[in-house]
Amino acid sequence: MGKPPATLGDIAKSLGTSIGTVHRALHDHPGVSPATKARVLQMARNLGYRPNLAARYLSSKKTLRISVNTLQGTTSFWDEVRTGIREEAASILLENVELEFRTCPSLGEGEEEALEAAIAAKVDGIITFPSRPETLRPWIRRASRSHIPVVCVATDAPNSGRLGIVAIDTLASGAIAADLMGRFLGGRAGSVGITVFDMGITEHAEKYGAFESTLKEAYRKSRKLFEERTDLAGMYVTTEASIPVLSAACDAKVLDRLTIITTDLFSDLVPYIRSGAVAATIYQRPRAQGQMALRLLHEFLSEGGRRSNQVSLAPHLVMRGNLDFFLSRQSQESASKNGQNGQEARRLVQDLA
Amino acid sequence: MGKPPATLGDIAKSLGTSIGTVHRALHDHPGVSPATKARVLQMARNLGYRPNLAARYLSSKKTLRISVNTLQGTTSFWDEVRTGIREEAASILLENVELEFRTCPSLGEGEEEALEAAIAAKVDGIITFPSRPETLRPWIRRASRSHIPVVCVATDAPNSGRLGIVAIDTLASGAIAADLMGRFLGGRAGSVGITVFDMGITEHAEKYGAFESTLKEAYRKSRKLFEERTDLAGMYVTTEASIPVLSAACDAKVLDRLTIITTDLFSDLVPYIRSGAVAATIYQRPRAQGQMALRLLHEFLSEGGRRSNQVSLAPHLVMRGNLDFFLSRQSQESASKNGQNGQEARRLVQDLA
DNA sequence: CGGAGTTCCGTTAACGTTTACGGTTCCGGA
DNA sequence: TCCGGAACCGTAAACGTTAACGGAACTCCG
Repeated sequence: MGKPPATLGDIAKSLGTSIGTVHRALHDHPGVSPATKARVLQMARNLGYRPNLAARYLSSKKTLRISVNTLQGTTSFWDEVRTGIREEAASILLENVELEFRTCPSLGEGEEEALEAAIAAKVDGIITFPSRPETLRPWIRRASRSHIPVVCVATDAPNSGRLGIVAIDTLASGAIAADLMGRFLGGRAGSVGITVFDMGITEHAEKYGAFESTLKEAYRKSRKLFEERTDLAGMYVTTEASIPVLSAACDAKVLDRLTIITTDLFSDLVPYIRSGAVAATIYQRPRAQGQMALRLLHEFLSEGGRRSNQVSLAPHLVMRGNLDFFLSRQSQESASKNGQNGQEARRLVQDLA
Repeated sequence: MGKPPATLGDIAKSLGTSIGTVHRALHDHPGVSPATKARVLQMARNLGYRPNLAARYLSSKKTLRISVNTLQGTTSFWDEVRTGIREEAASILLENVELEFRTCPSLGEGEEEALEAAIAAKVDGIITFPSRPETLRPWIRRASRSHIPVVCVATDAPNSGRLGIVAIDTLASGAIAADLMGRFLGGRAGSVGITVFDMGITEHAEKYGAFESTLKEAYRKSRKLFEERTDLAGMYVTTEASIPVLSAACDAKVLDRLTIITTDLFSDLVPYIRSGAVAATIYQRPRAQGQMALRLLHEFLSEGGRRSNQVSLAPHLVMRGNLDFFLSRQSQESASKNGQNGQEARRLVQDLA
């Protein structure tokens, strides 16, 4: 139990060979006969060898280059994701991660090129948002064939060979929205509208050439809905296209008799929540998603990889009362950038005041 | 920007002294004159010296011993906290943390002794649950005087000299409960009951000699409440004492006309949530609390300490629809214990299936 | 048969820090 | 004067891994 872990030297000694050979064998480096390689691998297994990461980093000083392929984004969602990734990278004790951001201007614009560039740059790992999994799949597959692990954020790319995925649990997310809507409406009769801005519509947006068109269309459609369906009692609006829907509801004078649940949290939505027009919003926790994604990738690249490759996060529920709590979390992202040196940091920071 | 970080050797060279002296100066070790010590400290600051943690760990192999002082707990809350701590400890790249669990059988039983034992054992840090902050405060103060940082979980111990605190944001937690209650009740009139099982009552329980008494009392009181206040429409029950309240509501035949919000998530509560008797429960995320606590402490002990010492977590909302999601998370704690060795782990685990 | 090229393997110097040990210098007391 | 002991400082060996170099054995071809 408490015996010191096996080292390369231990393996070498018990095999009557040298450290160099053991090292080459364990790393598939040339210059080792198949016979010795097998013996080394077997012995490593027997002794339960696990590499000492501190020694490895100290010796090679090789940094892990990780490409972060995300969207510019009209909202702060992706900014938050990137912040989470940066935070997590900074909090890694061995300061051996180097982030390369390849940010696409908008949905579906240059994503494949960005992935290709990351592969060409021979990064050690990729975190990406597969907005259209079908088109990105071959690239992800190419990456993992080049032994570059890929972690998807927010959306999955199934059957792509990706290493892992970090996302809000869609079932839990939808279920909580449904439960809330049911409880909010109480026993009152009425129908509930659900907007779906899925990938199909996204490609639609591409045809229109701009995201603006989608928003206008969202306004138009929901305005029409509000006027036709007078029995509408609730509305569940997904994605950031909630603003045009809200505007439409306002213009149609139905805002106060509708129970509205949205997703995400961005500045344009804040006044609606504060006024109570939006009953609740389902927060996708971009920061946490970014953190977990980097963590997953880094642990894998460091031979840690014991954790599940599918991370499902629970969404947060934001309402009027806890709105400020979440807003203050968002704004404190660029804080704590003062370069404390070791001496200061070591001192106990106490709350004697 | 990209220049290599300063080392002890750099400081020594630019000062015309030796590595040993620099090291002693930076660590307050004896055998260095005040003059040289000042010069070293100044130069370290100038060069922006930050210790290389990999080299440090490799050289000294000293592990950080951390004492986890929590409760046995009738519910799984503290088990979850401990699991979170263990998980986080295992995921630290430099495997230099050693956990010592000092678990008290029940509330307020041997907590001071446990803290004293931890201090006497000269651990490097302590994670504790200050059930009664007033009585524990002097011990926490003694710990930090002995340069042992203390992190509180779930409850704060103000003015105790503790290093930090990890907890659910109480304001956000209460606010979401209030908001939900308001929305759930809709326009219907009626009063809302709130149970408070705070420390005062806890000490009461001590007088009674057993926790059982508190539960019985909770039943009695709420039963009485239900019979007297016929206008009661909602109920917000905190802590794990929600079960007797629910039983009372059931026996008083008011369960179906009450909107009940509870806190925490434990097995006895599950059927009530599933049946809809409990509209929602506010989940305190014990696992996350444990993780953050260990993280805070470890970062501090590793001269990282850049993060805020006050970690406020947002609670999760559990309702019928997402109940299974949370239950499955709880049960998967003891998973992934298979001892993968480095060779296997390095291989890409792909989802080609 | 000798040299060139290969394949396999041992040796060794780093990496930055900790720690134990040895060596100065200086001062007080015998 | 000489010795003992502080007080201060330099030196060097670890820690486990990586990476570069060198050497032995063996093959191949002129």
